[in-house]
Amino acid sequence: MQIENYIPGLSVDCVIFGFHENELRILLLKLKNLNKWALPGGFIRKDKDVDLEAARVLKERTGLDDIFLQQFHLFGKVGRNKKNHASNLVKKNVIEPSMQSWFEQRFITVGFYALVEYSKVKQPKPDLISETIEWRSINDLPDLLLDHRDIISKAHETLKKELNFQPIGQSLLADEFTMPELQGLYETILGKSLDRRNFRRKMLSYDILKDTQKRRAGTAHKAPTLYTFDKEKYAKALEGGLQSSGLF
Amino acid sequence: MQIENYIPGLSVDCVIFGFHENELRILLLKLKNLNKWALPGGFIRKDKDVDLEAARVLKERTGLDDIFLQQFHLFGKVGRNKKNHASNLVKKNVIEPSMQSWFEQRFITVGFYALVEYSKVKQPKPDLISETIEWRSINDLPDLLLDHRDIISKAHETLKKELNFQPIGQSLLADEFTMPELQGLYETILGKSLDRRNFRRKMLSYDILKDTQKRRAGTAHKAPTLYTFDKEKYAKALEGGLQSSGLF
DNA sequence: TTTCATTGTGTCGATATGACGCAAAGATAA
DNA sequence: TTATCTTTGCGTCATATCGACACAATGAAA
Repeated sequence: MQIENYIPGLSVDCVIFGFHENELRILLLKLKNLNKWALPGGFIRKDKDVDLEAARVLKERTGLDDIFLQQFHLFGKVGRNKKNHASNLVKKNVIEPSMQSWFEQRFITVGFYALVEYSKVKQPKPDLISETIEWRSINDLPDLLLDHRDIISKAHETLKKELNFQPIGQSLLADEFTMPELQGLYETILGKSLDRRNFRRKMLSYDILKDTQKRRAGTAHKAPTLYTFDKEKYAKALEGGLQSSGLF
Repeated sequence: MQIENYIPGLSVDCVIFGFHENELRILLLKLKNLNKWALPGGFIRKDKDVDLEAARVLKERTGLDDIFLQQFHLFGKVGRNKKNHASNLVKKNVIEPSMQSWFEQRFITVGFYALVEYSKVKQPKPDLISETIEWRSINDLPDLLLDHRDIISKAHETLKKELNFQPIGQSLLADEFTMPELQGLYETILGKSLDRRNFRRKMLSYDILKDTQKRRAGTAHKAPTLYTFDKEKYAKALEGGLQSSGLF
């Protein structure tokens, strides 16, 4: 990395959400020689758009292109990277001594959240400063670097709010999915259980699902119908938000 | 301004909304010797939080403290300040020649939107590079600097989306207001007319308004009741969003 | 005193919501 | 092969809410 090609003091961090076994999971890097985890992040080249640099980070870690990715907050407090943070990284051999001053400066970071289909991420790749990268449940997060826990909280909060405005189902589920799977996703994100029959009725009323006429075999009990999203209708419905009618 | 005290390449821009005569208005600066307008903005001191620097900009232009102010987007495209932008400002005597290189560098800006009570802004103060600062209707914007029109659009879009999650009524209206005034605000933000009686019913159902037992005198026709917001109940209701019930 | 636009309140049919019941499906156990 | 048992798909019904109105009261202006 040629640090002179990067904007000093500004970074991006990606909260990459996946959905598996009825849990929201996040891709986290385990730092070298350190019992700390961190969000996948990166710096911004002087000649690249910030949004594209975030997409690059996502691509480098997951191998995935064309993924739902959106900035949600800028974290700009003075004290967010602490005084001894950089020297500690050097001491533990996480970064080169020559990079200490780079990591010591005040850093402002732009938080992005991404929604990926869990099974599509085959072998996530750790970066230079990490030894592994793993899916971790949002309900059981390890010890995190700096304010990364706050960043995740804010991302999660944003996800809840945007549930009716972003193609969250399409992004997090496989192409074909069952109604119970979709419901599980909603229940997980909202953190509450929903009535099975009312959920189905409401979802179908949006007219954004296509019945594939197929059923998922192999599961115990009755085989559920497989649906796909009607992408055009889905996109159109999201423009105004998925809510029920309502006065506003 | 001591430029060495500021973070290079990063700025804040504030979209300051007011509501007057059933129109959304924005405080805009008219640049010196130039037929261009710009959003009030500023740079970020190296030892200050970004959010506080935005609050400082707001305070400097409007004199107001404790105002609803929230970041909504980071504008980080490479080309957002064009090549000849800075030299043009020098040529027109808007900025000092010594500042040309500062304005020439790539700039990334954080957009904030503020909601202020129109009548509380007594004499907005222009900054060093502007000759006047005025309220301009969002429906009739003048020629704007760089991508400031895009920034305003994004702010407006955000405002619509957040209508049920932020104390928009409380922030934009005077302390005491009438039901028709509140409805006018909603209609203006949403860009559609609402049934008078249904609007009242829905608003009252939220149980966030307090009847002051007073009426606005002097208006032609029947004197409307004056309400205030019950701030505690309002805040509580906003936590979950103001929507009707709904499944999610 | 009359006029008239505006406010406050109520009505009513249509629709959506929330809480259920019940039969069909399909793997597993008997 | 048959019975069991959980899950899915579809439907019912009382209640709440929505959307579109009607009508009386108010208060300044004519």
